[in-house]
Amino acid sequence: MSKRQYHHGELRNTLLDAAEVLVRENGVVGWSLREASARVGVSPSAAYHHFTSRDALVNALSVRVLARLGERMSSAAAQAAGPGVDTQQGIIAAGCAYVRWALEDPAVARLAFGFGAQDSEAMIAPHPHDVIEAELDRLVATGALNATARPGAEFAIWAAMHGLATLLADGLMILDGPEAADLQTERLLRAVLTGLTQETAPSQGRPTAHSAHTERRTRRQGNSTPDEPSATAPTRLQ
Amino acid sequence: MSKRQYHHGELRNTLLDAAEVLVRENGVVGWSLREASARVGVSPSAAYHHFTSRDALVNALSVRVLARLGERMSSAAAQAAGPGVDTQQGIIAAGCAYVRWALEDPAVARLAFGFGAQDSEAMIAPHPHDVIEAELDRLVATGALNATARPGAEFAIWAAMHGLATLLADGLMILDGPEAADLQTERLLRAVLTGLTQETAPSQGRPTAHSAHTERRTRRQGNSTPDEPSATAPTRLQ
DNA sequence: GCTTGATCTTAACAGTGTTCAGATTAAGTG
DNA sequence: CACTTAATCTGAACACTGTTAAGATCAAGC
Repeated sequence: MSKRQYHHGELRNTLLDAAEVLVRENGVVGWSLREASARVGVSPSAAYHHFTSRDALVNALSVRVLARLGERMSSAAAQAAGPGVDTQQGIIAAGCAYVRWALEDPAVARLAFGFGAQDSEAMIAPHPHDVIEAELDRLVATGALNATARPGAEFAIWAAMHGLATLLADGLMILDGPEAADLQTERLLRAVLTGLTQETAPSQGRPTAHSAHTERRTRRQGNSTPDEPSATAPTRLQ
Repeated sequence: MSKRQYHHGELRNTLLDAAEVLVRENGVVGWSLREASARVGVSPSAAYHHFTSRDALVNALSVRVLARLGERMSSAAAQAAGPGVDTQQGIIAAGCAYVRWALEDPAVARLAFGFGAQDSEAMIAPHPHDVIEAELDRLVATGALNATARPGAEFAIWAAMHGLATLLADGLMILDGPEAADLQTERLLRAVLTGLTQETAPSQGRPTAHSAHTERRTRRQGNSTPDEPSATAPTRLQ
């Protein structure tokens, strides 16, 4: 409703703010670029000088939101890891932050997860996947996790917390109260960690999985002339 | 392109078929009711005699698709469970079916997961959640899973496979080949199962979680006069 | 004060979901 | 068979959407 028509250099962020509120109010698809522009006091076409399309706005929002999640996770992990406390508390705290976020802001979480792989330019740091990797490395360093079980363990842990988060955000799973989320997360992550520690066979398949986020980073840093783009493109396997 | 204008009693299914193809071609939101109607050779408003809205069509499609997934899971579990084979093979086969489905048909999987909780009338049988519960009960019966770890274990297992499935369907995680999905699924589920078996504390929180699908079924069968609808409605906690 | 580049507006286009009054069809009744 | 009837589909219209193009407006630097 603000009638100021000229947001110099700030229209981009202001539009992202409005879009985030709209997502929270009406869901991922229950709003229009026109409505977001109107709320900011600007004509619809003004938005096209900052975003090439509505999808670009949504992608930018998902990047902003995923970065916030990564910071919440890493700070939660840092805060939980004290001297003398259970070594697993770090990654459990990160997982609880992940799941609570999906529970408290489900519409935004659905947007972030659904569009999180589509912006091939933006760099999210720290990405949730990075936080998990760092905590797992810490577990290996302290001896709490078997080094032979380390390769690929990130995906087991990530899948576990991501499954809880999306089941809750999508309303497929319902909890009795907010503290139930922490209990479920801790139980699941502890189970995965002890299960990984006691693996007998050294996981025959080696690194068979990649994170789309890590793929993008290595592609940018390493060989700038991609010889085999087919391996990195997130296309349908089958 | 079929010019037949009168699909007696079959327009509903024909529209669902067309919508499913469109989802596969253009994604969850990259198509219109009008286009689906046109492909079937019918005017847009004809669809409104079978679905109250576009969302209703999408919901019906998600119900049909989720039921197919449940059957794939249960038949995979039944086929894997033979005499003398590892007891865990049943639930692992079900999990592999779940994850492979998301990998092979990601757009349809995203639709099913995203809209799977919104249709409060339809009954999905067997629901994936049911298949998991049945397999876990079998594990307890054969002694492969500790009975004290059984309550709530369904959600740990469900979250694990659902996390893999959604990470793959959304393109956040990328696999090197189709067989990698089975390896990852088996590794993760085995870890969760052995982790659950070796739990020391009897999971303090008792049944703190529900499946939205189970909620609906018990609400329909049990007390037809719901005294406390707030506990069953999948609303946002906190 | 005037130029300049960034920023925003107005107007328009094609396409969308949805509704409603009326036409068309298939099937059953006498 | 003719005729009713209920199911089924059409056509036109409404408000709204994403997007684009040409032009107006602003903030700042020479």
